[in-house]
Amino acid sequence: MDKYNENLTDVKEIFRKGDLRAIPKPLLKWYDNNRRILPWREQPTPYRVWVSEIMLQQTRVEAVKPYFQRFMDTLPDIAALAEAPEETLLKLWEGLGYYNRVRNLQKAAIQIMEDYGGRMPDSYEELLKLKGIGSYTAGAVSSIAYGKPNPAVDGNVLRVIARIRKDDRCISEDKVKKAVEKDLWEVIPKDRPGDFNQAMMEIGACVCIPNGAPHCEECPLRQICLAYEDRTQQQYPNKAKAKERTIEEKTILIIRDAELAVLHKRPAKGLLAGMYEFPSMKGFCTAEEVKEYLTENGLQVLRIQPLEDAKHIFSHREWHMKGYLIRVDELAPKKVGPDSADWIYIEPRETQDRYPIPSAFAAYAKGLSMQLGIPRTMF
DNA sequence: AAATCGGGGCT
DNA sequence: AGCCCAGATTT
Repeated sequence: MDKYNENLTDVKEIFRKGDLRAIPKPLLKWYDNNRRILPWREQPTPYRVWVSEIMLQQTRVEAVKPYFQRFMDTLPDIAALAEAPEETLLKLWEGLGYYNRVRNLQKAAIQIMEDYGGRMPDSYEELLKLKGIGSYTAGAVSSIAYGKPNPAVDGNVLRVIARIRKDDRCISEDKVKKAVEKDLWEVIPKDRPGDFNQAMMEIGACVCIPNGAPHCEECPLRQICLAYEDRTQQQYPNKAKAKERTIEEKTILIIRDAELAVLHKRPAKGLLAGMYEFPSMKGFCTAEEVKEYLTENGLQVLRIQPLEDAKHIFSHREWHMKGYLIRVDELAPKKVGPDSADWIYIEPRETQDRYPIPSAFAAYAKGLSMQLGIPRTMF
């Protein structure tokens, strides 16, 4: 005997398949029995919900887990967030990606301190005015933290709804998302809006999954679902396919003298803005070309050691990288070349806990702790 | 409306 | 190798 049968037979008598009004009752019952325990669900204060929702944008739950508690421990409230140095923010976000999220998080914290007396606003409209908060996050915070009946429509919800209704519209289009938000507004239960929104996403993430076959046999909404009726679940949702990636070739330089290594802070705008990286050259360069480049920048090269090739894939770009570990005689005093002017010199050991370096350079960050095999007596 | 912005896990 | 993820902002 199906444990949802009772609900579903009731529901079937009242609503046609595909009618969103049939969703809340079986969905919430399922959620009460199947919800995951997540750190930000324990004490859903506005600040905790907000931070978690920003971290979760385009990011899986499992990826966020190790970041969330550390962030809350370091910056326990909005005031602390508003005052944190950018380095601290980026270090807390290092490896999570989309680094503008954390800068916008701080901008919003400052807005809240200045315009709202340090208290997170509770209405959908006021939340929307905050940097980094769009329709999804405004709906999530207002419903989960404040119990307001606003829908929170993310990729999960769009997929679940598309399947239930056999909706062919392209979910990448803004107007489709807006329409779904409007439709859910009519349906969202006023007594449990936060649970409803989380349950829709939970169903999408755990049952009505995007890659591979969804687990329809355990779905509390299968009797409502038009796609399940003719087993066409995997044809939905309709989504525009991703643009092709461009490939970029780079040569990464790990430059060291006896004590220091070289890093470079990326520009404030664009890809990986404000993150630290190793100096690099465009294209695949030979050891001779690297040596020539470094000589132009006022360095005396003692040894060049090739490192393994590496590849890093972004959403819309690929980096194919060669790397060299380079030993030079002395770094710090020399600032003569065209590029070396904005190099910074750091102790390799402090790199790991002071400078945020994106995952793209993970294969070469190891080079900081490697020995160069040049006996000190040589100098 | 389209482009930009990360990183990782799964098929 | 391709897809997608508790999206938002900029162009």
